[in-house]
Amino acid sequence: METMELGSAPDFSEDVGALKKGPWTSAEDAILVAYVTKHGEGNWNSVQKHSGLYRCGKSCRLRWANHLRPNLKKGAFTPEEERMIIELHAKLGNKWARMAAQLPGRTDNEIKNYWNTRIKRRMRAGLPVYPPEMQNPAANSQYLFEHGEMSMSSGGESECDPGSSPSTGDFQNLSVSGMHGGCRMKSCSSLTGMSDLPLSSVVTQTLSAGQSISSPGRRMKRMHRDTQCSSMSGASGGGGLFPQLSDESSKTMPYFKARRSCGTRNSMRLAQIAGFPYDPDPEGLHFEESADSAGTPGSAMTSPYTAFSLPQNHHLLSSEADSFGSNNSNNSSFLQALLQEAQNLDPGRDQIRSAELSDQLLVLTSANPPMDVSALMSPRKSRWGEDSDPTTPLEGRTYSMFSEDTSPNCTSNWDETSTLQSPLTTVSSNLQAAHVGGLKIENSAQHDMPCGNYGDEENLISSLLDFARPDATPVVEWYNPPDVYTLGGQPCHSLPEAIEAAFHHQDVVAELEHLGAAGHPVANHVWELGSCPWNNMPAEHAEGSPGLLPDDVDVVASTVPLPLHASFPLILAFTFLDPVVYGPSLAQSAASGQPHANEMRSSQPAAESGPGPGAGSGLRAQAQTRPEGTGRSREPDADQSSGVAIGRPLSKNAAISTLEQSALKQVREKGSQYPTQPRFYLLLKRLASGSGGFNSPGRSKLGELIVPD
DNA sequence: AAACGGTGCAACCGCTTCACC
DNA sequence: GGGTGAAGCGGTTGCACCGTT
Repeated sequence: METMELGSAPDFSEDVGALKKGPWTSAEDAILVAYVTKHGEGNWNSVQKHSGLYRCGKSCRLRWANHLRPNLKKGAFTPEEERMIIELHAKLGNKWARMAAQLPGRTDNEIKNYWNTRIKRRMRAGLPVYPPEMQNPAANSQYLFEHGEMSMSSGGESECDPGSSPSTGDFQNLSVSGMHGGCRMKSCSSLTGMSDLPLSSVVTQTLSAGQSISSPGRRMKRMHRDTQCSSMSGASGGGGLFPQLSDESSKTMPYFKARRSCGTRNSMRLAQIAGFPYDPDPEGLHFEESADSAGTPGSAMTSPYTAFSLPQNHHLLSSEADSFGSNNSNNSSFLQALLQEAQNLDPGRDQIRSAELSDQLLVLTSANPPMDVSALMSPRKSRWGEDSDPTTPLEGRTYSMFSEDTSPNCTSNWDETSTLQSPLTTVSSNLQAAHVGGLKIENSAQHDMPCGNYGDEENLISSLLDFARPDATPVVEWYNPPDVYTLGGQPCHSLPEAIEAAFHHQDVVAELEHLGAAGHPVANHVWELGSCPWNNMPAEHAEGSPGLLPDDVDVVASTVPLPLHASFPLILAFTFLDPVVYGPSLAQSAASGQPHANEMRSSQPAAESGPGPGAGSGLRAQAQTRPEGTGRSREPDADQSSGVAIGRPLSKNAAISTLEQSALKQVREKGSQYPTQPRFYLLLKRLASGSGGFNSPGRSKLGELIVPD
């Protein structure tokens, strides 16, 4: 028997019949070494059979590969090795095995551990990973976004300069203003470090890796101080990703927590995307309270979303709500930017990448709402009455968007500044002073009329998101506003006026009177603030395409809660399609017997969306050709953590399909030719109380991206 | 000295990929 | 082409060690 040849096997009598786990003993090592020496590597499952080791083949392989095989280097990494690791990581991302292949004697596990400890520690501490001469703030940002914690080897061809330096912080330092909702990151990002980034990198990085902040429990605790420190202090060391934002915005951003029970990982991620410092302290999570207080029992547990709770005792100023909205808008922009990149992929070249993007988008979608939406539905007398904004049309009547989080953490940072300066204002003022991404952000107050010089539709969205200054909302220069907006039949001469009027509208006020009262579910209302021709729309937009969507205009439908005056979440729908594209499209399609969007995802023929480069057409094909079960990206199950069945967010493909279908329907039914009259819609959507709220499938504020299973 | 928390490392786990039938 | 098992990969966890309070 081979066991005899190799010496006495360790005593595993208590584990007879079971494979041993845990640390290897020297005796086991000796057996394994002897076995491999005699039989060579491979066929690991036979090791146990022939050597008497009570270890699974997998374990044997790992032990051999990581510790026993010859020529293994032990001990600390040399500076040269460290440099190589950094460079390789910049180039390859978290491809530890590939990195190990270029570092003789080092194992993937070793490199991975090294990266996850030393490098990240340096990053969290704001210390440069690269030597000073290699540092470059812009490159740092890009580096971090592309590879900071993630494997982001888009097609294995990272353009990232290995010499670029992630000098400071993880993206825990991100202080994203979120004022670029609904736009592609490249051109309208308000963030220096994010302009011209491959969004997939951002999203991938943000969604899928990041051990340092993704592990619950002890690892969370481990990160706690670092995270708070780096986040709240902005760019520690003076070189944050977004130095023009980080200091102030980090102070003023709401400090919110992620619910542990549902999508904590994504919560954390998105919290950081949104620039909100994440409090990983599991003990401080109070979502359930918020759910209860929201008057929507179970909603917290049933939401497929990640729920973010905001401190209840935050002063409920419109500006705070603005930051809320901006937060979401940011997420939205991620979503759309992701769409954009996905669409830009060469269908024949990177199918899997596209599919991964799809998956990531789904993650993003499922976790998109940045707030505890159940709390949104809860009427709660806020402290607004005490600090009421004199301009608030609702005279202090408001409905808390914040849940019951009374954590000191939550209040302190906020209270220090919120009553003095709104987060958004702060961010805005920072932005106004900065040239960001090649776009000079002007002080919106300088715009007397809602017409600015913002260049394109993306910036329109971005600029529209200055919720703090609805009176100074600029739009793109080619946007030809209508003479008169209408709101509930009442004429308004400007969009801001229309918005404002919404809050004075008798129906709105009347409903507010009843909002939140138990047993008073209120139907959603959509006030259409008019539509207008885009007479001056650039030709490339006006001409349309056979594929329904111009190829440079992807699905431009921004879902932005626009909580002006903290009374309503508004949904800003910006679309080049006809009205209902973003509106109750799914509900209508469901009612009309059209294919369920989820069905469309798998069954819609490509021809349906036209032969042109319409948004998503190629993408859908890509996703459909992706072999099932391949690729590491797994479709996230938003309900997994909550364990409650609820509507699933549509995939990107399905969302696009839905939009395209809707557009197609419009074209067919109305005979109109897209996009001769693209429109800008501001949808004011009332939050219904009770079960009909945003958590409800089909009525979510992602709304139309959520359908029942 | 004890408690606590951070760190580094080894090992495990779940999943994908590959090869073979 | 589909099924199956082995190997590989990357993320996560467990735990001992160490420094600090």
